[in-house]
Amino acid sequence: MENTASRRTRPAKPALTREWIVEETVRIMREEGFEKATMRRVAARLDTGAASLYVYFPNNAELHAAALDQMLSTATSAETGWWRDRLDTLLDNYAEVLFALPGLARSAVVVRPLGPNSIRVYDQLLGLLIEGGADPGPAAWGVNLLLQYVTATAAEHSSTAPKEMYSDRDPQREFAGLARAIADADSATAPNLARHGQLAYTGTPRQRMQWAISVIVEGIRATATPGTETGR
Amino acid sequence: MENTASRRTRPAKPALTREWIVEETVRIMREEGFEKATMRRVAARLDTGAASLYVYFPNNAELHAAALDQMLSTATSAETGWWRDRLDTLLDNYAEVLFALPGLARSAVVVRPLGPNSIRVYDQLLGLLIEGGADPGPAAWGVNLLLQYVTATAAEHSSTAPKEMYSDRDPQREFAGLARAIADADSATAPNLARHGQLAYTGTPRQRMQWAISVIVEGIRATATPGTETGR
DNA sequence: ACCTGAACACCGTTCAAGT
DNA sequence: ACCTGAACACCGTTCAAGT
Repeated sequence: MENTASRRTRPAKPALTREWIVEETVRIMREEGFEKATMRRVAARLDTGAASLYVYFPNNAELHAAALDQMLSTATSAETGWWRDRLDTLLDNYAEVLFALPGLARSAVVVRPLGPNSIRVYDQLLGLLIEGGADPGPAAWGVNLLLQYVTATAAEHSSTAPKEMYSDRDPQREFAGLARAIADADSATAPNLARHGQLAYTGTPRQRMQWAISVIVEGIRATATPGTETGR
Repeated sequence: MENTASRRTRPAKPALTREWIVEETVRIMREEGFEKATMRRVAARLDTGAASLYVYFPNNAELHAAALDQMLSTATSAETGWWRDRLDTLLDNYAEVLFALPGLARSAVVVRPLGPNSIRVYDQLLGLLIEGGADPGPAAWGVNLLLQYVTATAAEHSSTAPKEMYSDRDPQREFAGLARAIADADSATAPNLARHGQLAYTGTPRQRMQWAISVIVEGIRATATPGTETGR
């Protein structure tokens, strides 16, 4: 009774659905960049007004989160292998999605995706940390810490050209501001930076990311959480 | 010759300076919230048009970063005491500024402040990590990791009411979405979350932050960087 | 060099009115 | 319940013209 669309032939305007809106949003982000995936433009591509989208999403941040969840369908770890290698693969896949659209990462720092693909990533990451010997408490907290690191690192790149990939960025450009600031800081006001500051911008972005993931993973395995009581 | 302002009495419109613009921006952020510190409104409060600000700042992100640097004048560690306590104090002071204005934290995830107060924080943090036994390489990379964690955590709160403080937020509300997602995830699709997911939202925000800082600090002290060669 | 008004090209969100 | 056009209340940034 309610769904008579199948009886009609080629309806000029198919009804909106959550999935349809998300798909179109992902398409715009991939084709035109994150910045173009505004409420107005997504609605326009669906042949409607922006107000219609508010039936399905309370605000644009939630729409972005849903689009990210959709894109995370490619983020999976291998089924076999050492837990640490699988963890690296999983985070690498997660990072790949976000580094391709740094503006989306910026949005995800504030509103985390909670759809099926995100939940699968959280679940796998939690399982891998436990498999690696972490207690469930630190592992559960650690999932947030690891994903927050990857998300924030991807977001840092959102002011640069959208096509640039993290593996081949120019460190000279990336740290230009910091290098100048360190050079300006004399050894009286910033003695430690004067002595060791140049070490901050050694290595490739990939090396720094892998180091940071090691730092966090090792820290998770070594640091107990305050207890098992729930907050409040 | 050029500066004749001192000869005049009470000029109706004092000349713009970088410092004057930053001060007014900080004032607006504190009085009206981060969201109100737009180029147009800052300019209006300085009795000019938004275009005038572009003589001093290339875009609004740089103005925000300059305002944050100004606010970080209160972020210092004690002069004496155990290195770890001083590190906690320093990061706590840093966090206090950002949690008071989560929108500013959100902006800082992308454009890091590089003024004198920020440089002083970087320098002190670097010194404390080295004092704590970290090698200079990991310490230099670790400074970024620690500050990124605090910044991103503060930014996460930018969608909630601006007056709320991190120490007394309601965990029920904070994790409402995640809790629902975990509850929805059956043990077939998300076995690890089904078993341990509830541990993700234990503890207070402060406990989680202190745990995370311990994780990162211990990880920094235990994890060597790939080498001392500079990137390319 | 610095400053300005006006213009350009947009935003997110709400709401009354429709179906 | 869902959809819509129009309105509300703004944005960041650029630019030609001034001083």
